[in-house]
Order: sequence, then structure tokens, then C-alpha cells
Amino acid sequence: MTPSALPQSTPRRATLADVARAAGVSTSTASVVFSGTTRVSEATRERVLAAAAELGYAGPDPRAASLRRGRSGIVAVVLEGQLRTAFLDPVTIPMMDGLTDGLASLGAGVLLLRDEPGEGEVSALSTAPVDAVVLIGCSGRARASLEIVRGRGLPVVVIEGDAGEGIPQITLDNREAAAEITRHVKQLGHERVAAVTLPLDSDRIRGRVTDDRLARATIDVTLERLAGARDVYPDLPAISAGSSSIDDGVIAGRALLSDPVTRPTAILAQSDLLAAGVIRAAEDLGLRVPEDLSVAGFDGIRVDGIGPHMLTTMVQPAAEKGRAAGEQVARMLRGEPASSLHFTCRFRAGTTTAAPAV
Amino acid sequence: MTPSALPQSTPRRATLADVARAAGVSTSTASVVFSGTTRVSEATRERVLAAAAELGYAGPDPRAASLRRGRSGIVAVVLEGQLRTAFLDPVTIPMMDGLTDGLASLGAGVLLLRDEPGEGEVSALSTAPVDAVVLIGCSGRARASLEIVRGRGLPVVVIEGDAGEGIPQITLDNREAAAEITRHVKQLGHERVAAVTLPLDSDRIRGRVTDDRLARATIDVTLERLAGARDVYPDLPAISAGSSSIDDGVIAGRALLSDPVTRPTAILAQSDLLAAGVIRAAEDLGLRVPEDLSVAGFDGIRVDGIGPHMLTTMVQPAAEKGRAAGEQVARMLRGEPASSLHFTCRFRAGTTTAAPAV
DNA sequence: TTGTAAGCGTTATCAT
DNA sequence: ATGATAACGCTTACAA
Repeated sequence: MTPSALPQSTPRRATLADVARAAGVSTSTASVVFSGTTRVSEATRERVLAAAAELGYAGPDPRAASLRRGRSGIVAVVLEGQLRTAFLDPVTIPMMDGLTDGLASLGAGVLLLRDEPGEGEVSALSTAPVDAVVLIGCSGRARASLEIVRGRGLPVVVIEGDAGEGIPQITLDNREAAAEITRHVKQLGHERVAAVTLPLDSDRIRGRVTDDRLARATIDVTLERLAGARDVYPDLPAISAGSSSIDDGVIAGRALLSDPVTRPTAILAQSDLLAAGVIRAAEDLGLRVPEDLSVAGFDGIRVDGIGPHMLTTMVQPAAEKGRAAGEQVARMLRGEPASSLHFTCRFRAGTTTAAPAV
Repeated sequence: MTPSALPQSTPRRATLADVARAAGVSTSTASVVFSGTTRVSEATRERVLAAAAELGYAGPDPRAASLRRGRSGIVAVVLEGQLRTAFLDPVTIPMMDGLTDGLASLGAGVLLLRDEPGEGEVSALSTAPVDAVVLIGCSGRARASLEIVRGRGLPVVVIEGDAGEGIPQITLDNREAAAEITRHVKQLGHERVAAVTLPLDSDRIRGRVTDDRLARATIDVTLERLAGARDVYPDLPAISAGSSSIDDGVIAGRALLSDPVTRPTAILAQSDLLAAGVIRAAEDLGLRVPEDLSVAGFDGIRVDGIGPHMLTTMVQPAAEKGRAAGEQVARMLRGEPASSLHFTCRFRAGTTTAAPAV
């Protein structure tokens, strides 16, 4: 534990002061050489750099710099649950990409955090040296994260979640978008229509969506998209999937299509992955899409694995959402006022919807 | 910019010294109340906490703490290329999950960094307050990252990459594993076999793998897995995919299967996604798997979208790889010696391989 | 159990 | 263009 116990390879790392001394300048001058805040004569500049190279000095210690500056250059992104589940959702990835872009103007890094403080341990959120926080899909237990963040007085932006008073949030027009694609289906002339929804709550139970289950549902996105569809077809039957995946779409699709008598002529899926599964299920049953069954999705991601089909879907600006969040964070950090932003989806006609067969 | 210009909401945040003063104790005592390093009488403890609550003090400033301690509690993970592409690879996600687990004993957070320093800007790697670094898929340009890291004297672990002397690395038995699954196919009696490989280099050009292209290839994983397969079938024809995805698998599969005369009876895919695509291509052509065509994958991920099939594949311990990296980092940070670890894949028989039809 | 004191390595301000 | 000086907010021997 004592320095002397170490191999010898740690003779105390050189500091800026060491470099300055070796170069025969003051620490402040040396500092300026690295930060570039002020003009420095070419001569001294080179002397300092040479001394640094000589001493193996790799630049200012970020910890000291961040204490002094009051900035660490790190923004925390709090994801719900396991990283695994978070990144399984294909919209998360472009969103994260957009976020890093939006943050780029700050030169900030992204610290990934989960919102579950594992086993009595204090949430890393309360001890991480971050300048700001982005909360994603802030529901239920994310409130705890929010409390910590507010306690620390950190700037925070929430994506797809309700954070209450004065906190900038990035939202999507889920209900309106769902209504729009549903109207498209209605205009094609479909009358027997059903929906496949995302999970209703964290239990992720599959099955027929009853009023009862709806009352206990906690996932806003699901509710909003269903509400939008029911704005068009008030009695729209729906079945909830266990997750947003192709396989769950297959299961739901099979359930909806198995009975040739009650079989719908169109299915509205709440995500593209679910839609892909429904298509698969339909084709397995010998139904042609869109001749025998129209299928609509939601998200507008690149779906890997539905072959020649182009999904009719609502394209959500996932990357833009992330970028917007990043930009609002950047603004707050610059002391500028930040605002909530609302994004809208865009209808994209594909080859998976058509008028019902006569 | 001056404090007075701000709304008033920033009357200087309370510091530990403020809290101590308010509680009538010394700063060190107050410090100890928060860190829990030493026993403190219940009475003072409560007085300090009360004072903290009163002043809205949310705990020690992590920046100051990390300067003092010489630790930031953050480990950087450097991914190749865009986050987008990194997270498109389904093995990355469990690996990241394992990594966070392995790091959990440290209570460290994970800072996501890309290895491409965007446009002349200094790589965040050189200015981020991190305690250690994990390099993933360190090839070519990641050498630059490695240089920075070594310059800063940070502990580093490399996953699936060669970092040279004395740097712990986490590797996989790609060649041996590829040979194993190839032997399985050979033992089933297949003689007309072909391979679908991962990209050969960052150009990601699709097509027949010639000796020429092979000589210029830069992606180790691809080369190792191909070498393993050719240990069994020395003349194994191969076609390279543009990426590890189902759609690219379809393309490659179609290319290999289109000619009924030369059509192989078994296809070895270098990833499960590619295998799924090959299966899709086969079924599109009216071939049954495994009766008319055997398909083997690699990775052992959950493939979303191949319906009833269970892929015959080599299961790689992705999460374990990540966890191991995390643990080695933890050891280095504790001053213990770290070591390189080599992982092996496990053969998993599925329903997609069988003896060729007679 | 509590207090004293000495930094941790920078950067910012203000002279010179 | 350069330098002196004072923080930044905390932790941790060590002393009491």
C-alpha cells in the first residue's frame, strides 16, 4: 500500500509544477501552454512541451482541472433497468447516438448509469462527478434518480417521461401519431382491425388487453399509442406483447390470426419489431401481406429480417430526440435557458398495407 | 457570467465546511460522517446530517473528493467507431452488461467513449477523469487510443485485440471454436460446404473471399474463424458479408444457393445473425432447413426472428468476457497483478444441422 | 471520539 | 507575455 512497496515504477507522476520548474517558467505559464487560454511565446511554449515530454507528463490531471473549473466534462445518462434491456430496444441506439452528437459541442463524455441502486449501495448517481444528467424513460422508480439529481442541483433533461415542474423534457406525439397511422388503415377500408401493443407494465404479461388491465397499466408510451388508435376505432381489440421483439410479435400475431372467422384484415403493431413478427406469423399461416392482411408498425427503425417488405409505419425521430436532449443539456451548462421539446412522427407508406380483399 | 447576473438561485452551494460550521464540528468530522471511514457518535452524526439537510447539502463534491483521493470512480470503455455500429452487434450488449457487473465491486461507472477523435479535437480519452480503460476490439486506429492511455499511465485491459507487451487481454478461442463446429458439420457427412464470413476489413466489401482479399484483410476475428474452418475443409469457399446482420446473411445465402448445381449442402456462418439470414434465404428458395441445407452459426446469442429453429452454433461467453475485463480492471486498481484471460466457446447443437439428404 | 493541518494538481485573477 | 497568489472542496494522517 505504501509507495515503496510498489515495483519502483511509481516515483510519483510528474505534475504541472514539475514541468514548469524543469522548463524554468511559472506554473501558470505552463498551465496556459496546455489549456491554450492565453497567448504564449513560441519559445516558452516549446520549452514547456519539451520539459513535459522529458518528464513523461501527459497533460493536466483531469481531476484537478475539474475541481478547479467546477466542470468534469461528463454527462450521466440514466437508463431504466439493465443495460441489456435498454439496448435491446432499437430506438435506444440511434437516440444515444444523437445524444452524443448533441453533447459534442460540449466535448462531454457520456457516463452510463442504471437507475437501480444495486443492493443497498448508494446510487452511483449521487457520487459520480457529472455536470448534468439525462433521464431516459423516466417512470416509477426513476423518480428516485430524479430526487438525487435535484438534490445535487444538477441540470437535468428527461426523455419520454414526466419530470414535473420546470424540468425540460423531450416528448413524442405518440397519441397523435398512432391516430394518424390508424386513420390510414381506416381509409383503406379496413373494418376488422386489431392492435398489438407494447407491454403494459413492468410485469410484461402477454394477452388480451382488458379495461381492467388497462387501468393498472403503467407504461405511458403503450397507453398513449393505444389511445391514439382508439381515437379512430373506439372498440379496437388489442393484445399486449411481452416485449418489443419479432418473436413476441409472432406470438401475438398467431393469437390474432389463428381463427379464420374472426381474423382481422389489418393489424396495428405498436413497434416495428412487433410488426415484423406479425408479418412472419401471417406468412407462416399462408396469408399474404398486404393482400390478405395489412400490417402497420411504429418507430421507423431499420427492421432486420422482413425481407422484401417495406413496413408502413410512423417514423419517430429517435436520433433527433437524443440530439435535442444533448443540446438542451449543453444550453443549461452554458447558463442559457433550456426548454422542453416535442417531436412528431412522420407517416411512411410501405408495402405492408393495402385495401382489404373484397 | 457574474453570480449576481443569475436569477439569485445560485447563492453559492453549501460546502462541507459550511455544514461543519453550522453543526459546530470540524470539517474532518463532517467529512467522516459522509464517508463512514471512522466511528462518529450518534449525536454529532445527527447534528451534521441535520445541518446538511438544513443547508441543502447533498454530499461531498465528487470532483474535490476524486482529486483528493486520486480516484474518480470511472472506467472508460472505448468502442470502435460509432456507438451505433458498436451496439448493433448483439454480443456487445451482454459484454457491456458483464463489464458493468465486473466493475460493480469497485462501484465504478462506465464512461462510453468512441475511439475516433472527431475532427482535430483531442480525444476525450486524454482529458476524461478516468481511473482505468477498457479497449474493445482494439484494431488499427485503436492503437492511438492505446498510446494515449499508456501515456497517462492508466491501467488498461483489452478485449478481443492485441495490445502488446504486458497488457492484460481477454481473448476468445475463435479458431479452435470455428474448427469444432466445422468438424461437427463434417461428421454429419457434408462435403459441399461453404462459409459466410464477417467483414474482412473496414471497407466491408461483400463477395467471394479470394486469397488476394484475404492477404489484405485486417479484422482478426474474421480471419481466425475462417482459419479454423479451413483447418477442417482446407479449400472451403467463402463469401464475405457486409456486416453481421440478417439482411446481409440473406444476400450471402442467396449468392451461395442460387445455383442448384453448385449449391452447398451446408453453410457455416461466422455469426448467428448471418446464419439467420442464410436460413431465410434458403427458405425463400424453397429449401428446407436442415433437410436440404444445414446451417451453423457463431456467437450463441438469442436470435430474434428465425421462428421455430434452434440454431446450431458456438456459444461464446460474451457476458463472462465483459465481467472478466471488469474484474481485471478492479484488480489493477487495487494494485494486484492482473492477467490475460482466454475464453472458450461451447458447442450447442440445434435443429439447423443434420446429415445431408442422400 | 473529535480536531488540526497539510495538501491533492489545477486554473483564474490580477499585477508586472 | 509572464508570474505570484489564492482559491477549488475535500480527505486523512496525526495529534489531542
